[in-house]
Amino acid sequence: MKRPTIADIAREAGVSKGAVSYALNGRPGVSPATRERILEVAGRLNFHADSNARALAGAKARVVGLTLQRPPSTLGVEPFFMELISGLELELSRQSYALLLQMASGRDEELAFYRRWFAEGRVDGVLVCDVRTGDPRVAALEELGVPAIVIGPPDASGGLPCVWSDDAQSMVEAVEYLAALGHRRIARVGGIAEFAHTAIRTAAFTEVAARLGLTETTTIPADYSGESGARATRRLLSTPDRPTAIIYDNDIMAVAGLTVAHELGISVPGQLSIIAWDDSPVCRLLHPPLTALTRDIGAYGVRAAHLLLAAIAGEPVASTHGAPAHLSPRGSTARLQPTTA
Amino acid sequence: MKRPTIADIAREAGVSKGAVSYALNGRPGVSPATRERILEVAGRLNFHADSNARALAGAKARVVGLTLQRPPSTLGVEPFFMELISGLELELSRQSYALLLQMASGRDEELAFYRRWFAEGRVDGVLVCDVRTGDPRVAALEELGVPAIVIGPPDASGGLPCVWSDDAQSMVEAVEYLAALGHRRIARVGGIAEFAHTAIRTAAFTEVAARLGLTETTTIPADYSGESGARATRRLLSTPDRPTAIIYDNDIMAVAGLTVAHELGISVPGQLSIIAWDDSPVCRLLHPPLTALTRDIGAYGVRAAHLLLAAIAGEPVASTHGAPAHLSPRGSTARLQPTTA
DNA sequence: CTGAAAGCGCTTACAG
DNA sequence: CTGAAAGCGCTTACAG
Repeated sequence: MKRPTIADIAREAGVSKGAVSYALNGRPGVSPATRERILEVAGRLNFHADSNARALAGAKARVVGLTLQRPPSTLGVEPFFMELISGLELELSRQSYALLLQMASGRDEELAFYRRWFAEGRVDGVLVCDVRTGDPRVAALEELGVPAIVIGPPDASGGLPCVWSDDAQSMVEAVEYLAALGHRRIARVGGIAEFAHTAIRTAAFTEVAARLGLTETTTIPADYSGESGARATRRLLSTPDRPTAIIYDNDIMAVAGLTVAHELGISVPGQLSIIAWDDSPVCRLLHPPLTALTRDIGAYGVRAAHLLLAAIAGEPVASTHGAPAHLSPRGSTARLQPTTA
Repeated sequence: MKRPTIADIAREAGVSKGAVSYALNGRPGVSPATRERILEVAGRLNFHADSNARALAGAKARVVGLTLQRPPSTLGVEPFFMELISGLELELSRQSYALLLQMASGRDEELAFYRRWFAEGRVDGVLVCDVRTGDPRVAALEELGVPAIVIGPPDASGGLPCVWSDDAQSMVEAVEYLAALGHRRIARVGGIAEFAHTAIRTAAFTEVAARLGLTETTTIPADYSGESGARATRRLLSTPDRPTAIIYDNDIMAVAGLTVAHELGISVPGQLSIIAWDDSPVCRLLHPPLTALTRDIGAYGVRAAHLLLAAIAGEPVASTHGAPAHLSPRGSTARLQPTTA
């Protein structure tokens, strides 16, 4: 009842171990008849090649690694990572790859895991999330010369291929939409300022606002948590010339913002319009449902996995852009009421 | 610049490869002085033992596996799994174990992954979530005789050790609390009926209601999605003798329920009290904030990982109970107003 | 306490 | 097209 090995199959099929290996891996070197016999025996014995032996003998480990910052608060809330992982695995499974997932408490620890994984021969490649400009992980992975894909904007990806979409374009769409509804005082509650995509959104926000002649725009930095979103919203809504529209860099801060508005007796969307960046089921469940910037995060995952597997296979790999987040207008945004302006 | 091997260390330290292995693994067989010299060299060369070679030679792979149902909708929303994984890894990392995560589309596929992982020597043990009564995965893992821990109630764990808490006790606490507030018509929107813990909650709900003389209790089965929660809530609130309190089996359905109540002009908590089972940041952000049954999910993870590693080490392992979910009263529950009763 | 050797289960040149 | 053999980097009895 021990696990069958290629030696068992070779004996059973009356061939050498080498022939079994060639047959199982779809390589030339065995006649069609022999190959079929070998595959039949392997199937009958329910054979699965030992992954460790395979990797040790020079084949791939068939594992890729992903590290995430351990949730101070928001990781569990935002659907981003679960959707991303779901997409990643869709593609990885297709090629019999597995995903090693590791929570880390900081970038240094993430980097240490990456180094160790490669040193131990555990992974064939890795994915990098939440990149910052000048991210040390990018530089280190480039230097190691290992297969790695960045899930983030090209600006911070150095020489590594990346998968991302044009956040600037989505930001422009959101601001122009609000402006078309008559809003002139538009504020933004941003994500963690060090993340490269946050900087891109901030720049785009400032730029489009200037182009549209909106002078009273503010971005308040926050950290994706509900508390930070609530605090920023209170600050914004307590100013004399308070904004009539706020764009939030994630859904949880937008939910918090909606509640703060209720708390202050400011009606949404009557006196305040709200947009959440990254849609989630919760956005649709609230009253009013939140207008959101929606994107197919799972598709990023599929694409990132695809690129990584190509890189591991030694194929040339180029960064790709996914479809940008698009506006899903719902009840939380409306034409500015002249009386309250 | 190749990765250093124990042969390199042996040469550098002037000892045999065997001695290096013993020294690195903290085994007897080398003198303290030799051991120290070996460790010094290993550290200097930044040595990390090849994981595949180690596993192939009979040591542990130092990997455990976890499969989750691919998110039809709710996986990304509920913080449960991210918190669980976070807890798991806290303990796994302490012992230099890694986590293999795999999304599956059903129990059959989950089971196939488990089988393959063991056949390929990829994992030393696995964790099982979302168990049903008579779950085939439990029976299969028992038959395989591999280290496995169930994260779920003992009723469905068969001979496998499990980590869970007393859901019945928490249900009793919630219902008694509502009864103490004067509620007599209490309803419940349940989770997926096939899950073992759902059955336990349903039984406890029925039992405590009977004990308290509450005759008009209903449980409507749902699937954790916001849509199903909204639908169930509409049904409940459209009956002539509508409930004055509803307990939801997850937070997302509770959010949906709150919105439906608003939509129907039923005030919360004035005319309807709401309790969510499993707390989340969103619960605290709503208006009113949701009363919830709170538990330390990360602690489950730590405990489950601890048990699994013990089982892998060949130690005897017994199921353990974590602290039950406790009531966190917030704004969504209140004394029943006599006028609206 | 230490060294030399076998073996884990594969893959891959290398001869036939 | 096929077989016999070396080797991947460890661990672990087994002699000294």
